[in-house]
Amino acid sequence: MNLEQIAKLSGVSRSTVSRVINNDPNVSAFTRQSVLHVVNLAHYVPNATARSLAVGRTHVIALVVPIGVSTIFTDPNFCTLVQGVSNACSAHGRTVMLWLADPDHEGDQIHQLMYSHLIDGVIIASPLVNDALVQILSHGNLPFVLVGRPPAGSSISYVDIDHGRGAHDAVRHLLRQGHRRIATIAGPQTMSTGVERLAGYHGALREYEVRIDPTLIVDGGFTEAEGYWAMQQLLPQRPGAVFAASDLMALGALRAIRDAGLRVPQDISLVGFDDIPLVTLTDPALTTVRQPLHGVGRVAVDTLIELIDHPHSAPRQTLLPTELVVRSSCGEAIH
Amino acid sequence: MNLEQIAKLSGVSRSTVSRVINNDPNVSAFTRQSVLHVVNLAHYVPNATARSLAVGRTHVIALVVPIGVSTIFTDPNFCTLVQGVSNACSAHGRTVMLWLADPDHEGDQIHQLMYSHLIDGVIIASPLVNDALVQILSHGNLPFVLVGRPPAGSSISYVDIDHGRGAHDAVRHLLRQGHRRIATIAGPQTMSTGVERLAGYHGALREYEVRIDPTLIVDGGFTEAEGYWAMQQLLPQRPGAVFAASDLMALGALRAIRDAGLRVPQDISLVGFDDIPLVTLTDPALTTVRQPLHGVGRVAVDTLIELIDHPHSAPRQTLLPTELVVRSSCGEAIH
DNA sequence: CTGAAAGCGCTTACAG
DNA sequence: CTGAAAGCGCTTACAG
Repeated sequence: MNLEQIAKLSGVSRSTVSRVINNDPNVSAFTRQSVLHVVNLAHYVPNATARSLAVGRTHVIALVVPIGVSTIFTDPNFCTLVQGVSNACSAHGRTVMLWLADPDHEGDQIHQLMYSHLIDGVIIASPLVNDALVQILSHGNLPFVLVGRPPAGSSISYVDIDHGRGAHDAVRHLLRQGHRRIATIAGPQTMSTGVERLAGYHGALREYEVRIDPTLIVDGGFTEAEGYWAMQQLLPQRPGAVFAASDLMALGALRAIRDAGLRVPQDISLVGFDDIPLVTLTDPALTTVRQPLHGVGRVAVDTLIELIDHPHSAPRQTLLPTELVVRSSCGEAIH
Repeated sequence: MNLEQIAKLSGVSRSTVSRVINNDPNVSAFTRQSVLHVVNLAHYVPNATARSLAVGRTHVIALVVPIGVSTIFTDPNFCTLVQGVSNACSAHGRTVMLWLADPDHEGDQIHQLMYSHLIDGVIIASPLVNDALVQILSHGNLPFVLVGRPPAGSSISYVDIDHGRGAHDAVRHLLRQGHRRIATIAGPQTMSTGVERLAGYHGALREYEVRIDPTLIVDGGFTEAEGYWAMQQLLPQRPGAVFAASDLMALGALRAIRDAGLRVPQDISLVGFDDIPLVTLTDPALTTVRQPLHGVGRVAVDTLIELIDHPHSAPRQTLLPTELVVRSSCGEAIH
C-alpha cells in the first residue's frame, strides 16, 4: 500500500495525499477528511526510506558508545543514559540507532556512518578526555553532541554532569563534619570524570584552606577491586575520611576498611559518587553523589535536534547539577 | 558526492559504478580498479536511504525492549544482551535500532514500526509470559524473533536461556549436599523466567523423590527487597537451604538471614540465579547460575537474519545452556 | 485548494 | 563486459 494507491482510492492526486499526510494547511477540510478516512481504513504508513530520500532527513539519530574503554559492563549508569536518550527521542518522533563502537574499527565505521545519510546526527557518550571518535566527528559536518567533557576551550556542543561541583559538595560535607585528614581514591585521569572529580576534591580542600597532602591521594580504576587495593594503600596514612570517586570504588574501600578491623563511619567516614542502586544495601548505606543521567540523555537529544534544525547555531554546553545523598557512612570527626 | 559524479570522474556509467560498489563479478578488472580508485579518492559512501528504497531492504533491525515491565533499571542483564546483539549486528553489517517500548503507546507505535519499511526485522526481548507486542508481531508479516519464551506449542522463533535446566542444576546441587528441606523464593509467575525457574525447582525435587512442601515456596518480584521479605516468611519454616530465582532476591534473603542471627552457609545454604557481578563481593560469595546473555544476543541476530533471508523457513527455537558457578554460599546438610 | 511533473540517489532487468 | 532506461515511493516548487 503506497501513496499512489491511497490517491486512487480517495480520488485525488498523490500530491494531495502527501499534503494531508504531512499536515500541510493547504488542503480543504473536506478533502482532508476523505483522504484521512482512506488512510485509516488502509492502515497506511508512509515508506520511511522513500520519504528520507526525498527530504534529505531520516529522523534517526545515532547513539554512539565507545566500549572497551567505557566498559559498558561495569558501568551501572549506562542503562539510565540510554533510557533518557530513548525516551526523549520518542517524544520528538525520532528513532535511535545504537552503535557500540569497537575501538579497533572506529575510523572506517564512523566514516561510513557519517556519510551514509542514514542518520541526521549523533550523540556520542565517551568518558575519555580526548576521544578519537570525537576528533573525527569534529572534522566532519554531521551534527553531533558529546555526552562527556571536551578539552577546555573546545567549541563543540556537549552535555555533562557537573562532576567537579558534585565532588566539591561531597568533600565539603566531610569538611563540615570536622574532617581535615581527608583522603581520596581518584578515578583514572584518562577519563574526564576522573579528572573533574579530583579537581572538585582539590577545590573543596582549598575552600577550607586545608593543605593538599599527596600521600592522601591514590588512583583507582573505578572498579571495586581497585577501590579495595587503593584503600589498603591509604590505611597506613590514617585518614579520617575518604572520598571515593565512584561507588564501586567506595564499596571496595568499605571492604578493605572492614578487613582491617575498622568501622565505617566510627573510624573512617566514606563518601562515594554515582548513587548506584546497590549502595543502599550495604551496611552502612553509603553517602554518595547522585547524577541526573536521565536528564543528561534528554538534554543531549534536545541539543542535537537544535543543532540539526539550525546547523549554524552556536554550540550549546550544558552542565547538569548533582545531588548529595546523605546516608549513614559519614560521621563527625573525632579530634 | 553521488554515484553520478563518481561515474563522470571514472568515465563510466552509473550502472558500472553501482556494480563495482556491490561487487558484481560482471566488471572487467581494469574498470573495477579505476572506479575503485576514484571511489577511494572521493571518500564516496553510497546513500543508504536511496539504496534501501531501490532494494527494499534497509539492513537495520530493531531491538525492542518493553520497559516498565522488564524494568531495565533493575535488570543487570540488559546491557550484556544489548551488547551481544550489537556485536552480532556489526559482524553481519547490520545496524540496530533501539526501541524501549512504552507499554502505553505500544499498539500504535509497533504498527508504525512494522509498516514503515525502516527495518528488516525485529528482535523483541520480553520476559512476559504472553506479551502484547509479541501478539501484534505474530499477526504481521515482519520477521521477528523473541528473546524469551513464547506460550508452549507456539510456532514463533525464539532464543532463550534454559532457565528450567539451570534451576534444576542449582537445586540438584543442594540435594547432592544432602539437603532435603529446600525452600525457594520464586520469581513472578507473569514472567517466563519466573515460571521456568520454579519448574526447574519442582523437577529437581521430583528427581530426588522429595515431596513438594507448599509452605517452602514463596513468590518474590525479583528485587532485593522482595527477597528480604520472602525470606522472612520462610524463616519460621526452618529451611536448610534456599534457591532464590534471582541473585537480587538471594541478596535480600542473605540480609534477612543475617538479620535473624543466622549464618550462610553454616545454618542455611543459599543459591541464586543470574551471576550478576555483585555476588562475588558478598560474604560469602554466592553460588549461582550463570547465563550466556551475550550468546543469546548473537543467536537472536543469526536467527533473525536467517528469517529475513528465507521468510518461509521453519521457526528456529534455541535454548542456551547455563552454568552452575559454585562459590561459598552452600554447604553440606547437617542432619 | 489541487494536480502534473521533476527530482531525491540508488539498483537491475534488458539489450547489445 | 557495459550503458540507457525504468523503477523504488515519496516531496515540492510550479502553474493554474
